[in-house]
Amino acid sequence: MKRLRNENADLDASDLKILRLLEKDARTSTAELARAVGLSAPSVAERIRKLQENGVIEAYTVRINPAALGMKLSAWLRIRPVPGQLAVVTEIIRDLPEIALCDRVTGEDCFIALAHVGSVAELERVIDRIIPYAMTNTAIIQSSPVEPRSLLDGLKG
Amino acid sequence: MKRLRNENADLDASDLKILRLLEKDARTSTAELARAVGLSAPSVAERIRKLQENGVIEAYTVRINPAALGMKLSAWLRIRPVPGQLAVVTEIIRDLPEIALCDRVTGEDCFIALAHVGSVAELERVIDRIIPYAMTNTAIIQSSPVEPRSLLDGLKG
DNA sequence: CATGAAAACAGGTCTTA
DNA sequence: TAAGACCTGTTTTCATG
Repeated sequence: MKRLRNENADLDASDLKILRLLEKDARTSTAELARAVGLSAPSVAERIRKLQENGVIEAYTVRINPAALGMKLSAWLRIRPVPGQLAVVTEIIRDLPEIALCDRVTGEDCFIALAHVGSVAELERVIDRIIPYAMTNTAIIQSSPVEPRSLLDGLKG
Repeated sequence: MKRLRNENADLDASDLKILRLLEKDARTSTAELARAVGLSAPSVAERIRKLQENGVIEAYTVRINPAALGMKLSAWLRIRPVPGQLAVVTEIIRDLPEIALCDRVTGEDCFIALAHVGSVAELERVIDRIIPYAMTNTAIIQSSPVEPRSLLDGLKG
């Protein structure tokens, strides 16, 4: 049987199937997962426990529609702190709840951040907090040709 | 009572609490949610059903650690198709399972995409698929000053 | 496999439009 | 009076030792 082996994880076809099912609906019961993969419920529970322990499964979360919460505008910000202000910018970003995600990256831009806001005015307030200490470049999201997609899609089995 | 009102949703404090708890652990049982918010289990189940129906809750998913699956390298790609090749580039991106996420954006770059790969060689293969039809700019993720954060953090109540 | 917990379902009450 | 939110039982299903 095909196995995916790393220092942390050692996944077989059943593990992958469980992960795929949980990705589609994290609230699927152990019993139902068991039926789908053809194992006993305790066996599936044990596999899930191990996937968590190994750090393969980091968390179970709910995907919330930003627009339904009034966040009708989303934007990617590229942020390039002026010399000496990197720590300050990091702190400001951490303090802005509108920033849903921020990665430190290589290249001329130091950070890439995702902001969800209710209006252009709100977006301006976010940028105004950062701009004293960094150059920013804002790209408003128009659509998503690729909806958040599974890491598992690239794996066979 | 404070309410968050939109065309789709009309959330009260209990709904927000339920969403926050599900965000922390989407597998929390209805019974436990009920205890936490001080309602009966059927009542909480009904609220959750409505949140799904209203599109506030889009999905329950599991967060998988890319590194645990051998994807040790993640990168942001900015992609700017050469004139006339936008449709082709869109198709290529859709066909690349390494691309976990891709947004169409305003500005000089047309797309922003997130890729998870196992190695630099694999990253090169991804870029090589795109580069005949677009200018790309690749920024490798070094760290994440802001871990994926709740949309609800900005809301009071 | 057995037991305690939880989910699903079915009325029933109270409030509000 | 009708709709909606919530509650209390009961039955079935599930989690887990």
